[in-house]
Amino acid sequence: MARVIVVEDDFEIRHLVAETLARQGHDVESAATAMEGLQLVVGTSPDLVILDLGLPDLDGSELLRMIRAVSQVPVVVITAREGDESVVRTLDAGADDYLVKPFSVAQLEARVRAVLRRAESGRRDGPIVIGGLVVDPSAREASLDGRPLDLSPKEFDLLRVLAERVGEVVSKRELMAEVWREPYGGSERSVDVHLSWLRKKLGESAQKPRYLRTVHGVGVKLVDPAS
Amino acid sequence: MARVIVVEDDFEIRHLVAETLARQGHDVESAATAMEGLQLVVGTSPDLVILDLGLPDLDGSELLRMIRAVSQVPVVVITAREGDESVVRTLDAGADDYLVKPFSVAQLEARVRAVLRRAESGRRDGPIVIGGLVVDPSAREASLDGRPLDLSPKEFDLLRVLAERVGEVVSKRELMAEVWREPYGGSERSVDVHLSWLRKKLGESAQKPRYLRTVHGVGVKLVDPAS
DNA sequence: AGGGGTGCTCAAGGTTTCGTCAAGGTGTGT
DNA sequence: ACACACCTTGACGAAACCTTGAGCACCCCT
Repeated sequence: MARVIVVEDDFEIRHLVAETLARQGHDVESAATAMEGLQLVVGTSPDLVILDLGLPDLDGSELLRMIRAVSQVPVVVITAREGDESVVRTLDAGADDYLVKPFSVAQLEARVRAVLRRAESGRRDGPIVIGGLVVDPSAREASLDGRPLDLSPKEFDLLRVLAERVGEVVSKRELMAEVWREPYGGSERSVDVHLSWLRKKLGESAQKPRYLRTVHGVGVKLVDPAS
Repeated sequence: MARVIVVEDDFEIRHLVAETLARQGHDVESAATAMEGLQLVVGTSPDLVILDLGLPDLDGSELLRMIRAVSQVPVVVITAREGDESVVRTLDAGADDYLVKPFSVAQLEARVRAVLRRAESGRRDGPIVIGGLVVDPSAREASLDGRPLDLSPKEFDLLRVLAERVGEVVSKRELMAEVWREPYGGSERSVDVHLSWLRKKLGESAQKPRYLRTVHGVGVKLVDPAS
């Protein structure tokens, strides 16, 4: 799932945290000292750092500052230091969350999920590629073999829904629910017509389909012709 | 400076939080009920929401879910509920941080800063360049092929919002929320008119667009003509 | 092979959305 | 109070889009 580095000198806690995150499916590496931790961070560009403030060789807040000088990687601090002043200073030094020992494993997991979720939400979900077909939901445009397709709203939405579930058969009922939104009294004929137009624009026919394969009595599915 | 919404039924805490954030230079609006809060969130597209879990009309975690259904806005939860279970459930429902009452003002400030920093780290301010078009939000000026554009406030804000999301289709509803601020009952025709004026100043027509491409039934997007 | 049901396509007509204009309102600075 | 820039609104033509019904082709089951 994500690459995580744990920097913590206490053997028991280090392993507890590492085990916990590994069990969540993360790829975890550990360091017991600040120097070791810094090397791992700059060397492996992780997705998340778990950092103890009380390290033997260098104070954790110093390490945090050094990490921030070279990287925007999310950092969750775990420490025995209570008190507002430490929290404020640490967060302002660039930490993303601050957890006081002893903490529960469940809460650590939840806070790690929250931080990772936020860090990853920045990246926009890119276009979907199926053979020579490209569907880009956020730009709301599609292209076939490099040539842009000029699709109407309904046509695009149908294609998008099918592209988001490549290879899966989608019933007309579902398509209507997804594309038309809210209880709709229209007939399913409408779906047929739009699919027909879509096929025409994709340069294929119902008899010789390439991308849009209809499954009699069930629905339609979008497939990669090269498979 | 960011736009913040505080949803909290307790008068004293609501004002304490609002005052604190306003003193930090934020633009704060408050709501005492979940319904009011939801309206503010969907109507004004804020940069941050402070949310109390114990609301009178609807549980705060329900409101959080509703917000998440329509928005990625960062949410910091403040509540009297201690205990891992509540923390985990709330964070997994999409909250970005969880603060237990009574909390110190200093820690609230620091956690708000941390959340905003992370949320905003994606965007860089500074001029946005799209082909021959330059939009500078901080200077609040724009130019086309080197020639400065003389835009009205609404025209500039529309262009800025579209420029911050180049290539992405933005609906008129979103544009209204971003540009007009606060729940607004105006007609969407207004957006059309401003866009029309904007196009005129960009030296293009709706029939032969260069930068401002309208997507029928959905919204508008700003594109680089050379692509 | 036949029948019932399902899918495909066409053309016509209706509906929604968009672009633009002009009139009028609001607010600000002179 | 006046001039000015800005914003809102309603109206209307134009364009894009959607729906519907009918006819025919096709699939599948008996």
